[in-house]
Amino acid sequence: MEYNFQEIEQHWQEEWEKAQAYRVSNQSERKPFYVLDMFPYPSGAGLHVGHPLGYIASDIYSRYKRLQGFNVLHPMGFDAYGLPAEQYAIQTGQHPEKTTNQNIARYIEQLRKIGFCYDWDRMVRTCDPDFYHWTQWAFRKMFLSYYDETRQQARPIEELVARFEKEDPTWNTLSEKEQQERLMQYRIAYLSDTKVNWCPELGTVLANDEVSEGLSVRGGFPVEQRVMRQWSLRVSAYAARLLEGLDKIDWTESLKETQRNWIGRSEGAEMQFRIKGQDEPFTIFTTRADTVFGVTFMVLAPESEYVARVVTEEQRAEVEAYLDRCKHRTERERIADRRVTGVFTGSYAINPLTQNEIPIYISDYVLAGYGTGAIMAVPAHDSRDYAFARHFNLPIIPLIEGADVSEQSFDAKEGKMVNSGFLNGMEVKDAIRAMKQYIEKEGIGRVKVNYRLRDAIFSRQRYWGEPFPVYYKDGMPYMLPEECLPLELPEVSDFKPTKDGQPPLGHAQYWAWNTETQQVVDKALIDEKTIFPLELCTMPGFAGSSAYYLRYMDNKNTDALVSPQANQYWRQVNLYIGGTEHATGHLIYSRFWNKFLFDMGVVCEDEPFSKLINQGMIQGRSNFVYRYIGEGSTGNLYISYNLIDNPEYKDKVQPIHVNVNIVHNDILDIDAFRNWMPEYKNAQFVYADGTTDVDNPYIGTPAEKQYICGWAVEKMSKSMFNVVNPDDVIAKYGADSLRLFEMFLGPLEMSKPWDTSGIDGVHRFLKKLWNMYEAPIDAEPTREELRSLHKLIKKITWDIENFSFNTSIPAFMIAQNELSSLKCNKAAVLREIAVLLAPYAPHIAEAMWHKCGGEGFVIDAEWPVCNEAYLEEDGVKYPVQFNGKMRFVLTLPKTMSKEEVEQAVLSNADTQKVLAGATPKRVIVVPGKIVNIVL
RNA sequence: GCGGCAUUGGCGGAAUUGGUAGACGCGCCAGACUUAGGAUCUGGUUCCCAAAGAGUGAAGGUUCGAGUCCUUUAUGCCGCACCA
Repeated sequence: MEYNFQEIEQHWQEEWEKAQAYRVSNQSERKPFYVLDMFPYPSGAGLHVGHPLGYIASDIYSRYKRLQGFNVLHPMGFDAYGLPAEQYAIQTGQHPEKTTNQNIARYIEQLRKIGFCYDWDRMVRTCDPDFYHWTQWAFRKMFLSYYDETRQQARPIEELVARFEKEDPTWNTLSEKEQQERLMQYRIAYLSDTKVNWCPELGTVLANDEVSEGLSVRGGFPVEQRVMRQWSLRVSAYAARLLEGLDKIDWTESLKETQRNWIGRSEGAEMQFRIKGQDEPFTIFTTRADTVFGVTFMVLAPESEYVARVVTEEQRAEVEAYLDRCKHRTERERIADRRVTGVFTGSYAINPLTQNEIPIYISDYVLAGYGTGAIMAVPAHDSRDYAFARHFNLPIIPLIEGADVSEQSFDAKEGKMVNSGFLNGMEVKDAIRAMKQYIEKEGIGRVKVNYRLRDAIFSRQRYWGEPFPVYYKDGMPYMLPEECLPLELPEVSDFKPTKDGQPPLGHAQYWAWNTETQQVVDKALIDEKTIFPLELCTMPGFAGSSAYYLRYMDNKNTDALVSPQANQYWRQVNLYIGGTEHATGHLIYSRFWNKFLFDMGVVCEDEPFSKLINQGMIQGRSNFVYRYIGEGSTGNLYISYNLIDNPEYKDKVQPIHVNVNIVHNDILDIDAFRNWMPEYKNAQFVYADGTTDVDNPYIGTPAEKQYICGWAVEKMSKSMFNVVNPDDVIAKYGADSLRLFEMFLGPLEMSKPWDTSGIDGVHRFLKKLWNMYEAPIDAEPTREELRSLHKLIKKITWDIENFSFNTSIPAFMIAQNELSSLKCNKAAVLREIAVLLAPYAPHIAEAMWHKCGGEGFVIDAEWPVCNEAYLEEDGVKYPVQFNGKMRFVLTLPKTMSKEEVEQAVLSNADTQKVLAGATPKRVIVVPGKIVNIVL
């Protein structure tokens, strides 16, 4: 019977659905295992073949774990808040909720077709009030908490208030507003004035990557730097724990390294420098305390609060002009333009070691947000300081023996100190240590660890996001009571910002909080006693994605984000699969969010994802036709790719993207091409064999006339006509072929182009396999059949455990080949192969399982165990490392058989000595000379 | 500049602990079947080929033995980047 994948796949998907085969319970005798995909943002374009790569991998692992007897949580949901839906809403007036729901419906349909074992009953959507209830709840808790540095954990803000009351006599004299302002400096979620890119025309804050050369990428409107009152999360408080936590989790080294870079720990010292003529010193941060003797000037960031103190009257005009220039430059421009700029403040600092007077400058190469926003400049040993010193003709004093600083600075931390007083003769590393001790002893500084990690700006001037559960009284924010959550997103008349520059929520009529009735009311009623304005910003994209994995554990719970029972059962995500692009975003925020909830006692694990795998990206593989543009060109002639370097066509052709869906194995479907677009209706060709239909045009093409297309690997995008929709692949080959082929493309973690030329191969394999299942019989399998099967069991088990899914497909092919040449039709063998195949190609496996008399669903079967006994005698080698004592060389003739060699080895005098009477477990002979003996 | 990853036939890629490099698929070649083929089946396919030999980006090293480990280097991809 023919392999009718359409019928098989539809049938079994319906059966699974009917039987709720993938429903997961929180009560089970089985051990829990949690496999998670990074949930998608449901874009209007739908899924392309790149999206399911990670999902297929996690599905394979989930099914495998389930076959091994685990209770596997494998959910899916949607990161439903986001910019594209909102932008679409502004353009079309359609409510983002409507388009988002449409997109989600489409995603679910596409995902279902691929046959994932998701428990759809646990689906979450970040835009559902039931879900963002807990996003708001967590934010509220962050507002009501502070980070206790000594205990290294978040604590309720009441504890801080109690401490202030006890230790600070002035606390009780402060007004409520003053107290609130003080507490704001400690809260985990806090409101502060932060510098942002503001685009007046669009009426919104833009992220750095949305701004180019001072203009908005979208629309090209001017962008200015503006300080705005914004919510932030104190992620930086967790920097040390976020860094240490990396050592406890099983992530790839490169991803951990990216996060370590991002957190950016650096050990150094803070030092005080006196300003000539002033009593108050100012503080700098340095990692090179050893170089104090070579400080020849100081530099402040333009935004530094020290600036106002040190500018002299004579320099004021010049400084202000410089600051004004800096203000109008975006972060991006400042980085792009590395020309040295700066201005002298007129003041001098005193070097605490040499007592020299050194000038204080302002320059934008010093960042206000790192360290103290001020540095001591050591031009001899820092390339940036060096460039500055050269530009302003400042002295350069070398401090390391033999360092040549006539052309460039010597930045390496090695060598012997010179010109450095008591440090002279020391190695740099020792000198750093010695100087740190010195400054602590003298009270001019202290050892300090700095982190580059910044707090996360948490406000967005958008509509389509979680509303803050916040109202404002006397200019200070207050949280809504816990029992009033969720605060639902209000309807608005317009999704654009208001005329006076407020976020879209400014359009909402019912957007004020009545503290008496604890209800949302008409904002016209706002008074100063009981009715207050609500926050107009919404939360950013990462808010909803930071704790969604916890919600899957208990998604129906209306009393808590997750019940302690559910959380203690599932504990954490055992395997998380997703793209590496979230390394410094979602994966930092999630870890932060989880650690906060851990401090609050809400979750029982400090790290959310114990193992993480990054699937590579699937790039597009574009195809080209080559239009002839040489002499006599009609613009209607296309040259086959293999001919374009011929002299007559060289440099006379123009590559044109052609829809990859009408190209098969780089051969153009001529008729489809002519029908693709009107301009190709009468296209003519020079075929691969050099023949042409120019003079003899006809409709339809003889088979031997092949037009070969060129190709290139590019990003998968509509404009390059290289987007491949999984639905099309499934229609043509089936979901099982798609799943197998995506895995077969190459290692999971690597990026690779989508190249359909191999899909026929895996589809053929499934067909052949299906035909093997024609007439299974209940008879005793032969030893050879069992050997083939157990080789496969061993291989597939190893592959899945090690996420080496790509190498499983060849193993299946080999087994199929071996068994079919053995004419194997034993139900017992075929049934086990169906189980092995079930993670990869669940539909066909299910059908085969039943054909061989399997009961229930194949997913409820037991994973087969390899019996090594079947593998012993067929010459399969298991290379075994031997320790130093066992290593020796025998020269043996090549013609000896395996048995003879073994005999020769065992009777050899050296062997006897080494063995000392023990019996070897295995003797491995590599033809030629080398012998390994395993004890 | 700093950090990470990669480099194996015409192509995608195997080689699991240092142990017979090139599995498997695509493509290509030959054959079978066929009125026809974007069908199916069989055999071949690293290079040079009569044989011998050479061979995992390059050069060294460790080892009885290296695609795998070490050093240097080249190229490509990715991340971070005026972070003191």
